[in-house]
Amino acid sequence: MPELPEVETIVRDLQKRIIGRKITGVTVPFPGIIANPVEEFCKDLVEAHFERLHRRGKIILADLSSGATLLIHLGMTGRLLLVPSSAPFEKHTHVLLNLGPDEHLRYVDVRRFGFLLTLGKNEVSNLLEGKKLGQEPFSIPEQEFCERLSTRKANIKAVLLNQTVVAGIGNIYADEILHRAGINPLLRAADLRTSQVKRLYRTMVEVLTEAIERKGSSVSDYVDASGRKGRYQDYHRVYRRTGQPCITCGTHITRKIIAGRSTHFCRVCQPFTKE
DNA sequence: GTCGATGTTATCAA
DNA sequence: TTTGATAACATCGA
Repeated sequence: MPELPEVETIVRDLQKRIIGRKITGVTVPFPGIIANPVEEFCKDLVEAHFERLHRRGKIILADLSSGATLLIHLGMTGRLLLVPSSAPFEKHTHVLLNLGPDEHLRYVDVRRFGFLLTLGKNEVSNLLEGKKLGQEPFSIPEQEFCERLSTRKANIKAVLLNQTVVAGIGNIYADEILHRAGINPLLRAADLRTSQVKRLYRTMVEVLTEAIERKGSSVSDYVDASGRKGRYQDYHRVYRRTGQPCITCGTHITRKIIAGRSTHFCRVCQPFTKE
């Protein structure tokens, strides 16, 4: 489940290792994972150098010397791995980029919810605008965050998962952020008091920052580009801790489907009442 | 054989 | 037009 901290970890790891390097060949064992015509995709990539690597929400963006940008979304189970060419060929490997004779950048994705795509410069901003992707949690001003929540009548859990409100939060971090803020996931966003929204803003930044420091959460099969697991799962206070005692008050953690997703929270620390 | 895991989007309804 | 609720997608492991 790559969310913002996992994607950020992958980008930072790869920045050190692929900037300036040339893509000498492209193989696409499963073309269905490529969102533009495969011929175009390969043409944009072959012989191009990686010039810049960055992230927008959960999307990885690689600017290439060909003028194109390679855009990668990992979906639920996508993994981007930088491995020796001789590394065993994993099942569900859908794309291979040769970086010279010795190394591969491989895209592996069991459930195939992810995708890869090459776009021109303008097309990238068009796509992000078209998706109406929200601001980054680290750059949205507090006041704007408050304003965006104030018009939302959906429950706060759904609003945090909504990528058009703020980009990058998924199921794990939505639960962790709400617990730390002491806010019940079922409360409507617009009903939250200003003090609650401010606390939510602060804990959002705190939780995501700490998760990045711990290199993300490895709850299913997440690993970074070097195959290393994250450690933030060891610091989860609610996510997948159903029935276990709340770190704060000892009450057992409740699990309930909210916004169509497994939601974990403490009934006592996150009461269903406004302050 | 069934269910649960989740990011995104299509679809429908208001 | 916008928003919200829900199902569907895909595959594996329990």
